[in-house]
Amino acid sequence: MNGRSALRLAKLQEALASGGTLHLRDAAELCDVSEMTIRRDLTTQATAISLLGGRLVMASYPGVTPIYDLTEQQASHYQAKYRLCQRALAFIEEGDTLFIDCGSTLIPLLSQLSHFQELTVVTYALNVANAVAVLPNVRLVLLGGLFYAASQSFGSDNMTAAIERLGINKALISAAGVDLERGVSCFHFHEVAPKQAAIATAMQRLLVVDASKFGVIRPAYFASLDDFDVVVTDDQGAPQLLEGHGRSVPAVTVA
Amino acid sequence: MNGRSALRLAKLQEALASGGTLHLRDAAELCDVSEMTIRRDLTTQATAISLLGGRLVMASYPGVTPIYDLTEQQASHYQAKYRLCQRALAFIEEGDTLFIDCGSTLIPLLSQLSHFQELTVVTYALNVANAVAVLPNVRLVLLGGLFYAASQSFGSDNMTAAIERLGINKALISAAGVDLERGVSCFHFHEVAPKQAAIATAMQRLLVVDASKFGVIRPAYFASLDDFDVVVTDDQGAPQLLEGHGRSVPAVTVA
DNA sequence: GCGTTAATGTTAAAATTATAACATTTAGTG
DNA sequence: CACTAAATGTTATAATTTTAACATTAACGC
Repeated sequence: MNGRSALRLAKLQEALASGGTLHLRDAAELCDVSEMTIRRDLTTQATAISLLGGRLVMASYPGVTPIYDLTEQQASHYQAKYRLCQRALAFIEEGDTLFIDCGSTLIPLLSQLSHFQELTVVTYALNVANAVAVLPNVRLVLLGGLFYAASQSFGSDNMTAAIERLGINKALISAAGVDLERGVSCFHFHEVAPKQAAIATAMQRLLVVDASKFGVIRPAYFASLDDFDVVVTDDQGAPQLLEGHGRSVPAVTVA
Repeated sequence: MNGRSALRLAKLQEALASGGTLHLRDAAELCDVSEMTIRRDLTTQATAISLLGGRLVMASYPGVTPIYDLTEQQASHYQAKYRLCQRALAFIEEGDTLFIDCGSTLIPLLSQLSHFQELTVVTYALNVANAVAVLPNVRLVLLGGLFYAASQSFGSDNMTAAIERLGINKALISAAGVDLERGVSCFHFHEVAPKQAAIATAMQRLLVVDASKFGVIRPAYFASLDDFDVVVTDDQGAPQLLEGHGRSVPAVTVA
């Protein structure tokens, strides 16, 4: 229909491509037209931009499309994850310097950290860093390097040295697989170095894994089960599984 | 009852974790409380969830950052910034390794980088990293350290060494103040080391500043004007201002 | 230039969302 | 069990966003 309309949308798309939202009135000002015209552009033309409560957002980004299917099954699933993190939270004390591993397991924990007066979080994961960056009372140390999109985390050759220089109190480690014989493993090899360094440095080592990870082996082995002081899990069978195998065994906390 | 509030937020966060938005009334129904309680949860507790036009979204997702959103306030200046970045873009070539400075000036540039086949971006800023992390064709190297919320960037004592190890091609530097006599300055002292290291290492040095920065002096001096090869600005008076002062002067590109 | 039509602007009304005040319920305590 | 305080609910009101209708402007063919 209209070339100018498409031109405006392209302009707006450029503005939104770097992330963020644009208020309708700002979009109108940016294109030097009325808000109504922008509205019409969005409804008339096929576009990746959508309007969400008066703000323009990129519809292609995850986190913007509405959720319709909210099953009760999902509802119970978060209870479990929340309880897992809640249980892990019990080990955290005022003034701690925590190593927080990558992945999604420990994310629910991070918002809880705002209740402390003073904490330091050390991580090599971008999603963890973003969650911690908004907490005013938590000092954030991000271990940088080359970004790996698959795990939203960074890897570098001096990761080990960087971690060893820090006075890490407690290491909260996640895993993709836990097996009594074959040990603890994850998907990506670049995660091995930071995990191992954190385990080596930390005074207390906590493995935080949900029940689905037990009996699973993943490509990158990084630790034996008895490298940990505590295993936090929601697997009811874990205590029996781990004891009486003629080796030293971490304490098991079941959420 | 702080615990239950946190439990609800964890529940909602889990629902949103896979991406998507949740309408306030659905969130209320899901948690079996009133909409008002959900609203209060979100305002009272520190959370990664934010409310956008009656819908809950994960604030940590790059496409949905309404609070510290760069476009929200500065939308009026966006056009100028966009043109500035468009001009800076002309200096970028296929295969470059770019140093991207912190601040909001260079953010509009980043989405444009998706048009290249292969690029590497080196940065010490969290907002830059987030914008680059979503680009599939751009390699991201984040220089970590202690997080400074004011500039959304990291600082560390071996920043200089880390930058010098990298083969940085072009350094795109932003500034808060540019003065012919007193040089180029920024607000935060921890930015000085990475900026200077990038300037020292890079083969080409570009200063990208809008007109409002000229004649301004900020607390942290980090470079002289003639440390730069190119100045990209929208200040029409800049070329006259910079020439004929008996010193070597960078090329000036006015957007 | 004139008339026609698409594009855009303006305005008012409707719908939705946000805020605030106050009522009610719930949990904890002596 | 009564008392208190926190948490939640309810309702009214304010602010904002959406929709619709009509007015105005710009574009284009004849």
